[in-house]
Amino acid sequence: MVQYVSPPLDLSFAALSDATRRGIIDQLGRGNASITSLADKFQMTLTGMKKHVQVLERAGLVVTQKVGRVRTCKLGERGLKAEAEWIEAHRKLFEARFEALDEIISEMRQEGRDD
Amino acid sequence: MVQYVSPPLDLSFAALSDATRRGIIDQLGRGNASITSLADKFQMTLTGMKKHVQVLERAGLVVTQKVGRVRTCKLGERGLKAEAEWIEAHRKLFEARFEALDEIISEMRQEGRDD
DNA sequence: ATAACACTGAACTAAATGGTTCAGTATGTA
DNA sequence: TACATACTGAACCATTTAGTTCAGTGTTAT
Repeated sequence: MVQYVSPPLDLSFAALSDATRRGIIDQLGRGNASITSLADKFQMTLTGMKKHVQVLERAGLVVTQKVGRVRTCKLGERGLKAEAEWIEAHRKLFEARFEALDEIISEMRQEGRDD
Repeated sequence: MVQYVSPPLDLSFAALSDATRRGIIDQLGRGNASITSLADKFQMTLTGMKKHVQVLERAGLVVTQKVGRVRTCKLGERGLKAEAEWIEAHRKLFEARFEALDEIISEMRQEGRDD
């Protein structure tokens, strides 16, 4: 059983902050793909697509492998576990806040606001 | 019941890609805070902290309100629902891929790789 | 052998990011 | 009234980002 050390959340959240890159993940979920096929699908130069894939790769979300002249991209084995855990933990934080009593009280005081 | 239209995932994932901003969310989970107190806690100028808070605010993750001379920051009511949903949906995509038969077969072919 | 294909790397661009300083404005306190 | 506090806005800076073009290199097909 291999151990994956997740790259910092910085890298994966940054990778996910771009719609094209989220689209690439979507696409790779339907099957592996070459750089060229992705570039076609997302209407972008090869070089541009290569950079996006590199961002995903540095984040550990995608793994690539070159055979002959084509580089095939697939979803990384580490998945989105660390990201899901951060989000879930903090989602609970958000909810806990709204249930807190002092929150309700301070809502009641909101008359005197100016912004 | 108020309806929140989530700002695009681009904004929230970008907001979450910075450790300081994730720290701010963490902190606000423990209680509301002024810009000044956050700036102190994260060793940063007021102006710098203001910018971070603005990023979180544009993403809808934080809400602020100025009363007198202090601006109080709290967690936004919309929470992290949209983000959690994206992540969870795609987490399943990742896992489905690894269970797929063609994946296993292609793993067996991995001898002839050059990168 | 030649041509087409898939990628790679360097260089350039415009805009965004994460920070700063400095000079305000508005508010609260003594 | 005078001073301190809390923020705000403009301007600047170095770095990163998202894209491009152009000129390669190596691989496959004819």
